[in-house]
Amino acid sequence: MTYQGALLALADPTRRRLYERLRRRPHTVGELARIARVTQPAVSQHLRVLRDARLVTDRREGTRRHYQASVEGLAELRRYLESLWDDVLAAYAADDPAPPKRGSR
Amino acid sequence: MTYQGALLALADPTRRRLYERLRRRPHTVGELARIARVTQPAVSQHLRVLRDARLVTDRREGTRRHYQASVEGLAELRRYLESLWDDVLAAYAADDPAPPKRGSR
DNA sequence: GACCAGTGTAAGCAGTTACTTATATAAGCC
DNA sequence: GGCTTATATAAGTAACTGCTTACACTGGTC
Repeated sequence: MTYQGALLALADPTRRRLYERLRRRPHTVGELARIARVTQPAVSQHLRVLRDARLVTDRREGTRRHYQASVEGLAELRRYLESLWDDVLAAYAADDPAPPKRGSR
Repeated sequence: MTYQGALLALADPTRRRLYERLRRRPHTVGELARIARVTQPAVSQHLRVLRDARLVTDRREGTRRHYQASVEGLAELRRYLESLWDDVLAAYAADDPAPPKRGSR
C-alpha cells in the first residue's frame, strides 16, 4: 500500500541513480555524493525520500552512515505492478480472438 | 529503456487512477472524465502522458476515442523492476550469514 | 450548411519539488 | 576543550507540473 511512495521516489532520475548504486552493495553518503552530480545535502534529501519509501535502510557507524537497498519498498512496488500486469493481460485475453475459457465474470 | 516514462507516468495519483480504470477494459475520454475529479482537458493531458509512456493505446471511433491499457510500457517497467529485484536479493544473499555458494565475484 | 457532441491544444497560474548555500549536530582525534 | 570529518537540516529559489478556462478541430445529424 506504500507502493506509491516507492513509485514517486523512483520517478526522479537522480534518486533512481542513487538507488541503483545501492542495489548491489551499501554506500556511505559521502561515497554517493562523490558519485552524484549534486551536492551532499541534495543526496541526503534524496536518501531521506528513499528511506521514507522503505527502499533503503541506514546504519550508523561512527560519523558515517551506510545506506543499503531494502527489499520492503521494492517488494510492495513489485506486488502492485504484478497485479496491474495480471489485469492487463486478462483484459487482453478477454478481448482476443481466442478466449480460452471465459469464467463467470 | 523507456521504463522511465512509465515510472514517471504512474507516479502521479490522478494518472494512476486513470490507468487503473483502463487496466480491465477500454474507456472513452468522456467516461474517464466523468469518473475523474478533474476536467476533461486534464484527462486528455494525462492520457497523452500515458500514451507517450506506451502504457495505453488509443483507437478512434467517430468522434469518440477509446483508450485501453497496453502491455508494452508496463512490460518494460516490469523488466526494470525485476532486474532491480534480482540485484537487491543477490546483495542480501551475499551479505547474509548463510552464503549458499558464493561464486567468483 | 448549421448545429452539436467529443476530444485535443493553448495559455496562464498556483503548488510542488529538486537544487543550492549556510548552518546545526555529532563523533573521532590531538 | 578545540579541530576535523561526516551527515542532516533550514531557508531560499528556479524550474517543473498539474490544474483550470478558453478555444480549435473533427465527425455525425438534421
